[in-house]
Amino acid sequence: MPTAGPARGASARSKRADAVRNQQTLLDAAAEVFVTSGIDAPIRQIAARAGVGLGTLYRHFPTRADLVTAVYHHQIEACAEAGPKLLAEAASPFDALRQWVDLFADFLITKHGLADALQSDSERFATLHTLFLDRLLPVCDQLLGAAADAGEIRPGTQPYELMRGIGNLCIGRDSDPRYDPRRLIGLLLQGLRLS
Amino acid sequence: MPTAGPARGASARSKRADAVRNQQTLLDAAAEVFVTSGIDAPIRQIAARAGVGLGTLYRHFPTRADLVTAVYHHQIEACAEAGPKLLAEAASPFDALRQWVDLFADFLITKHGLADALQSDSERFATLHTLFLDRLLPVCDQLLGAAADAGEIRPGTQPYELMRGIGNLCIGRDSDPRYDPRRLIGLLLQGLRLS
Amino acid sequence: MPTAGPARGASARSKRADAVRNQQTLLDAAAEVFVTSGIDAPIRQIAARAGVGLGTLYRHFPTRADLVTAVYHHQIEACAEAGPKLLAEAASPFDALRQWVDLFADFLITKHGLADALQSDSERFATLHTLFLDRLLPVCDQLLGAAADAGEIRPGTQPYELMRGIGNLCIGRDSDPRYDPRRLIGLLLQGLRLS
Amino acid sequence: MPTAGPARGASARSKRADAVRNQQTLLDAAAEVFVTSGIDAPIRQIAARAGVGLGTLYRHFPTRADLVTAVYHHQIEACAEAGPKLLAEAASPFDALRQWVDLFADFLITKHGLADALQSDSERFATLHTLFLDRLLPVCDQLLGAAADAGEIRPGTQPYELMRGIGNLCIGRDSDPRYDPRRLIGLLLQGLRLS
DNA sequence: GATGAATGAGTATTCATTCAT
DNA sequence: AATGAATGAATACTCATTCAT
Repeated sequence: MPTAGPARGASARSKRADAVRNQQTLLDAAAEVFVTSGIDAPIRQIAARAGVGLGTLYRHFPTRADLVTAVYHHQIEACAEAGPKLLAEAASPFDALRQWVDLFADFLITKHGLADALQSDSERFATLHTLFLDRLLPVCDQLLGAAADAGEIRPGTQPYELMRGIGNLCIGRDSDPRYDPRRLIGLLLQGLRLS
Repeated sequence: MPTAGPARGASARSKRADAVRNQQTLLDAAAEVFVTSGIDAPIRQIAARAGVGLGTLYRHFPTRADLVTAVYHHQIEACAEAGPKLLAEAASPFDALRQWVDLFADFLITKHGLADALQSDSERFATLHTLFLDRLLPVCDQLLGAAADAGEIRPGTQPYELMRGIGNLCIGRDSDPRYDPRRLIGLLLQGLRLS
Repeated sequence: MPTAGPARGASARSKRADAVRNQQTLLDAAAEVFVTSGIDAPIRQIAARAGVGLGTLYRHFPTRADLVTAVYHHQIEACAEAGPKLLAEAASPFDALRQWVDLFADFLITKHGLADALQSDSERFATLHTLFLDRLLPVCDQLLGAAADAGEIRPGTQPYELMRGIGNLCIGRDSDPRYDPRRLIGLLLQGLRLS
Repeated sequence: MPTAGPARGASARSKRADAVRNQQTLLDAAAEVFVTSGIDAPIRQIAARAGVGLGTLYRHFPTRADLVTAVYHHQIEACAEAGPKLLAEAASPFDALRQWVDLFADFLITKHGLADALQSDSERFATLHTLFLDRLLPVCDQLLGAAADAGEIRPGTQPYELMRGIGNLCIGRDSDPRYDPRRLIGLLLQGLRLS
């Protein structure tokens, strides 16, 4: 029956459209609230910011992890995709690494509270951890390997450790103006260089 | 009559002895619980771990800040006193700096959860922050200055930033065996060197 | 189509209906508990009496003052409105005053515990105080003024003092059968008469 | 009387003296604290004010009622004894009544919080109630009777009711400068007069 | 006797989660 | 599907009372 009647189609689509719009509204609201009140903000606050009922939020994101993960999914993706591209375009593998680290740090610094969540070993953020590692670890590994192969950095640095370290350095960056994680990350990379 | 003093003293202090013992028990329990459940662990949990009533804990440490501060007071002191001594004894100022940083990091790593608390900008840990900075910042500053004066490291590194960075690197060190903050701290110091 | 309105209205309000019912249940329960256990009764007790969760009570009345005020709002209003009406209808201004005072006292006596709350200088009942004075003081003032103008009572009695006095006389009226505030209030008014 | 041994007597007396002194210190402290923080003030606060251990307070006054009663015992006594004296000395029975009521009110007003305690039907103040009524009710009754017999006031007023009323009027007298219980008490007595 | 440390019951409040409408 | 009212577990904190020293 290919005659899915326009009426029925439109109606089905319109509902879908609403749901999609709600989902996006929720993601935006969550992103904002995560920045303002941290990744542990009351669920109710996020729903309120989205102008949506509590139940609606739960329907779309049954657990907080689902919401957090969804909020940062796109940006993790973008960061992952930037790796190979930088490697292809940059002046040297180390330069690519440096630029990618900048990108990664910017992401964490911009989304305040994200670094904190990454560090947290709470069960609640397990899926976020997984997402981060699954997508970004191979990219970081590739960049480190290329720089090491080129003799620009000492070999043996583990991508997990480096990413964790950068993530940690980004924690709480706005609590004191004297603290600039970027400067320290620069020192870290400098310490990696061969000579 | 050299024995009159001690005997009388001991007897006069007999009641105090219990209280002191309790206080120490509480400090130990708190230190353990802070590791296990973070620095925000329920007060009740700490009291339970100490095998002590809730009121007893409140009597000794009216606010959580009092407890946290007391827990780490001795070790901060020891760390502060180690600075000048290392500077006097070590082979070079940079070597003294390195050893002191090791000491500092060991402290933070051993007292898991402490690094987290230091990062927290919660009003609740203000006194802990103050204690840390008041005692350790001048020490770190002195070590950095000496190493810079000796031409071993590039000048201009701020002690606050360095300490914060080291502190951050120590966060959550036991969530994953792949992560060793000491290695990263080594890189950071390496990046500080002049050539 | 006269039936469309009501039906739709009822349906739209269906959810509200529950909440409203709960709110009323809570007000009734609070009124009873205030009588039984005083205006400082545990919140939990009120919720239990209403057969409602703790959170529900907090949702409807975030602070105790909100609850107390809500409990007595209607009756204060009624009392305020009775003043001018009595002045218009009674045989004389003093007679109107007497009847209004009866009304006022009845209110306080019926809602046992209310008089106590009025007396309390706790910050918590500030809004209740305000409500009382804002609404009833002008009324009492008008009645006193009219009676004085008519030469029935000595001039100069302040409405605040009179209301406070009546309120105080109504405190604890049921602790002993020998005590009847109405008799004393009668004496007070008698003492006010000119001759 | 061979056993009056000075040594034993002195020692026995000295201990007694200490206890008595403590008891008085506690009574004074309690009186002050009752004024400051009400009759429900924390027991600990009273002990602290007396510069005495908590246990000592409990030894002397096992229940709060005991303490409260003891605190006001002397003054109740004085008030009771003043009745007959005034009746003998005053110009008329009504004048004696008036003066005694003044005395009674002064007592309640001075010991802020006492009026509140008298009103409270809490089990805790039962003994205080008893003390008050046992001693003062007959006195008030005698004064009322004399004034009635002299034809100065209408007969039939019950002393319990009058005392309760005066007590109630004295409640919370310092919460607002517009409220002066003495004025209202004056009206009450005026209302009692025959012509 | 005196002391005050220890105890724990009682109360307020927040917030994740469920579920009737 | 959406809503948000209702729920109650979790937690902090106070203070009367007991009891070891």
